[in-house]
Amino acid sequence: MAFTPERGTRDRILEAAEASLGQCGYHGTRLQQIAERVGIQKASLFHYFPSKEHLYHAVVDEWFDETERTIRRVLEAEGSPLQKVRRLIETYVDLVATHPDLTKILLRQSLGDAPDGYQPKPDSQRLLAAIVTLITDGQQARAFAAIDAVALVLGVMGMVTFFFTSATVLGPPWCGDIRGASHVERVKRHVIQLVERCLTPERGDLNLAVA
Amino acid sequence: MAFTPERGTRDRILEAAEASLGQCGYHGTRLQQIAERVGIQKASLFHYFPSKEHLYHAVVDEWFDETERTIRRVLEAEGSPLQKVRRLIETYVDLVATHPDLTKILLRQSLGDAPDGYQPKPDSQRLLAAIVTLITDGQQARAFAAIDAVALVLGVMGMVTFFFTSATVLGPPWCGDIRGASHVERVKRHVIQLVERCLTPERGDLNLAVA
DNA sequence: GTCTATATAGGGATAGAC
DNA sequence: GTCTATCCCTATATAGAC
Repeated sequence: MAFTPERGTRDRILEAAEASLGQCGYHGTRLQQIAERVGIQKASLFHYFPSKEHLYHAVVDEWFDETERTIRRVLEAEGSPLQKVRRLIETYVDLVATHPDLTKILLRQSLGDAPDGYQPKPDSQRLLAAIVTLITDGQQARAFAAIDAVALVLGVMGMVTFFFTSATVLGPPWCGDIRGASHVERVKRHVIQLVERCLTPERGDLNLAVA
Repeated sequence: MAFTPERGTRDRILEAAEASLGQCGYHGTRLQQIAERVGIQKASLFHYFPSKEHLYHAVVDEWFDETERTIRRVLEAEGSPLQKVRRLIETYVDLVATHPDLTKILLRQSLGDAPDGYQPKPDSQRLLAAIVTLITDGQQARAFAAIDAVALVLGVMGMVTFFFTSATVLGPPWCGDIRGASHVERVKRHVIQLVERCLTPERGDLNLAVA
């Protein structure tokens, strides 16, 4: 799956769509542009996908499913809550850093950039809830400090996402290759350390109760 | 300026455009929709703005300028680096929480959602650089730990931005009124505490060198 | 300054040859 | 399965009356 020397046209379309949708958004993406990237005529796209909207869903759904599977695998693996949190961060950073265009598409979707009659599936909420539960369980077991779990999870998502999407526009003058392997590893350590400091129960000044 | 009982049509157009652009993005926004919100005919818009692109710029530029002025005022005020960092976070959270649509527009812009020939002004990079300098100055004075300043600033921006834009879609099931005053104050404390923990030089385990 | 009517372009989608 | 040609609608923008 990682090594695909012979890709069919359908896969090349999906790949081109991923790039266009990520960089231009759904409404900003032109089928013309996708066709050009693939090297075929615009009309040929309709042999593989009945509409622009179907193509969008093919890209988004497939990626969301893979993301969900990956995250759930981490959640269900053996280990302490803290170990799971660490692995979760590492996994999420890898997902985002290696697939910036797909990440942009999902981020855009959360901003409301999607086909006209679209409404977000509850799947993303379920997944998020599962992660929040990991934190709150750890809190009930007195392993984590009592900070706002939802805020923490959403905040970390936003931090990592922003760093590998928007920041590539705002930041390049300083940070060189923001997606280089060494940089990605540094971000992982950065975020893990930050989250650990938030969840460490000692130093009693954690006055952010859950409710 | 905060209290404007008599708004002209131009201002009402800007306000309607802000909502549409934030919720639908530049390419997803229809002038028809803006006109409806204002309660005028589509063609009347062109009496105030020569094109959709000009209207977009009127909205974005004005808000970016106000944001920059506000942030710079904090940067230039008296106080220790740590006090400035605290005020910076409070100010930014207020800006974002009270203007979610404008925040979405800027976030979208950083993702590449803008008029066709658009290229981002270097202003945002200058502003970001000024904030980063505040951190690195504090680090050279040994007041802050030697963590990656760029990553910290971008991360906090992403965290706060995401929390008040995308999270309103993903999170509402749990967090009730995410923009309520009490919630906003809680986010401020949350982020300030988080950043302080990152910048505190003690506990020598800060192994994230700048370079 | 706001309207109705219309011009013009561009992009999604279809038909049908090869 | 890919192409050319074309349909058709929508959206920006303009013209000109009131």
